[in-house]
Amino acid sequence: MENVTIARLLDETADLLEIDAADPFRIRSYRRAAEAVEQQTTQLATLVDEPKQLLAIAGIGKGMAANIVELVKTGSMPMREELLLKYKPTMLDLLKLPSMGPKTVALIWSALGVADIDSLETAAKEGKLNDLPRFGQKQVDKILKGIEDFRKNSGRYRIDDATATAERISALIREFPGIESVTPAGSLRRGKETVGDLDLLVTGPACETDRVAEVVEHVASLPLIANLIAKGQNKVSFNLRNGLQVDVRMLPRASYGAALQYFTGSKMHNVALRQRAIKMGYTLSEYALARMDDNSVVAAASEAEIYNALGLDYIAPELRENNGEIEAAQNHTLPGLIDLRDIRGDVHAHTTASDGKATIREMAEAALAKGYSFLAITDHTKNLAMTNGLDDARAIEHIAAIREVDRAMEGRIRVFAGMEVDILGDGTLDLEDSTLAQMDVVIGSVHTLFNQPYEEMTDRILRAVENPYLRILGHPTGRLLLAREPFNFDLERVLRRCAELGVVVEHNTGMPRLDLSDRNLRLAKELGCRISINTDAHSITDFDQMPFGIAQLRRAWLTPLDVINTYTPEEFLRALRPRP
DNA sequence: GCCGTTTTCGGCCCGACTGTTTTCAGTCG
Repeated sequence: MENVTIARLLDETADLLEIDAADPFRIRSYRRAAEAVEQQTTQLATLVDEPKQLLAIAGIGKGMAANIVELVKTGSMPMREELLLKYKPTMLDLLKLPSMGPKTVALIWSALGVADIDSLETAAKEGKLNDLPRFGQKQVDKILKGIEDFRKNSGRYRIDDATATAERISALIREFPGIESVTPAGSLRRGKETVGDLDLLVTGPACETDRVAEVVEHVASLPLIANLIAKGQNKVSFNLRNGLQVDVRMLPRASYGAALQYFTGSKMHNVALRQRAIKMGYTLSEYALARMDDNSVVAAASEAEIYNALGLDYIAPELRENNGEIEAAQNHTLPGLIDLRDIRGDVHAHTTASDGKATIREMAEAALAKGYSFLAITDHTKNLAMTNGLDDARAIEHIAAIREVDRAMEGRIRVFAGMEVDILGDGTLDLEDSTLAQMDVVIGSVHTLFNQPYEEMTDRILRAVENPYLRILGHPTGRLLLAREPFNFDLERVLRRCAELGVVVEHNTGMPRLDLSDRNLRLAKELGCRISINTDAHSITDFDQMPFGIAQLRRAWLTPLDVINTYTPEEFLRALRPRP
């Protein structure tokens, strides 16, 4: 059983306990445990015979460790089974509807026997809900609308789409006079791969208490609003046409730092921070860090002031997951995180020789314009016929052409010659060794034969890694490949072997999906892998995808030293596995 | 159910918004 599954089952148990009106603190420990399990890089299923290691995880005690062992061994646990007999698994879906919380789910179940979305819809349309306490027509309409939205779109939104949307909305909000800045908070600011909603914080003279009402009106009447959810004194919530929920909050400058801290989250990080505040005699809210005894403000205007007042170094948003960052901030051991400015090269790029849209020279100029010191051209090879992949003869000509451009750039940027070689079904590469020997960068990627069994896929990738000419393992989880599920193989074993052999592991930020999750990146670092971040550029604008991948590197606590794109061109070449 | 610089019991984060119960419970982040 995978960690994500264990986490989901624990979280669902927490939902069931809430419906059962159990002790809220007990419920919270199930949620905490679920979060903790999800963040682990080792698979807990391998630890069931060593419960001590489970107990070492913060938030997991004796009882929870026993629960996890039970889940891994039997697929469930006694309490969960009891709750599922008492209630219905479909009730968990109901919790996903807006304004449907555990109390309401329990109420409609006991009063009407409603346990799933379809019967809830029927009951609502037949007017049965209106007789229930705390139910009026507005509540019923809200639920019906919620069911409609739930069926239309449920899920999360990609970080690049959400960023673009946030920028569009911010521009509209800034049109109002007296607005200084609009900042995205929430999981977007934390750099998560996907976001569930958008949090925008607005400040400026117009957001002071006496004027804020006008700003609220301005935001609530933005033309792109599809559905207004709520409008308060300093908050507006709405849905866009694509279903994305946007929460906009207007805040006076004096408390902007506290608000930014608060709404950036994560929830678990904030809870831990507030516990710390209380121990120090403070109370932390979205308005300020204040003394508990006389309510006097200790810090509020900037995040750094708040963290410092709590005896902590400033914690970058990407680290705020209550995953050891608070302890590290206290001990001054936070890592010097990698930053977009550290990146000096991109070593996975395509040209018109295969399926790219620009020439070698155009790509080189674009990389130079990004401020890079090096670029590697890595077109597809012959096995990918649909991309016009190169065979050995064309590859050798292409290498010569790349060398020519490298000379023409006269040292302003180094252009390395490479190829994104296809890993075949038997684990061999689809170009001759003598051709591969002429390249600086050989990326090996799996593009075909998705349906191989787990063991065969693992063996296939391991065999490719053994090839002494392969220097970078390309998008190792295969998540790039459109509309396909990620490969199913033993990632940990592959990463271990890459570390042993000095094969660089790629974090490919080409969309539609980022390649390695922050958890897998953390695992790669723990196992001693060198990492390369690349946009897999097929056009000169694709280099712009770099920031979204950087966010994942930061979430994995990576420093410039961990990532070979931060090196000088010479250091970069030396960092690669030596050629035979 | 977890946890310990007020330790093995008694705590456990904070506030806004909504709808409808004329005083607040439930939901949400």
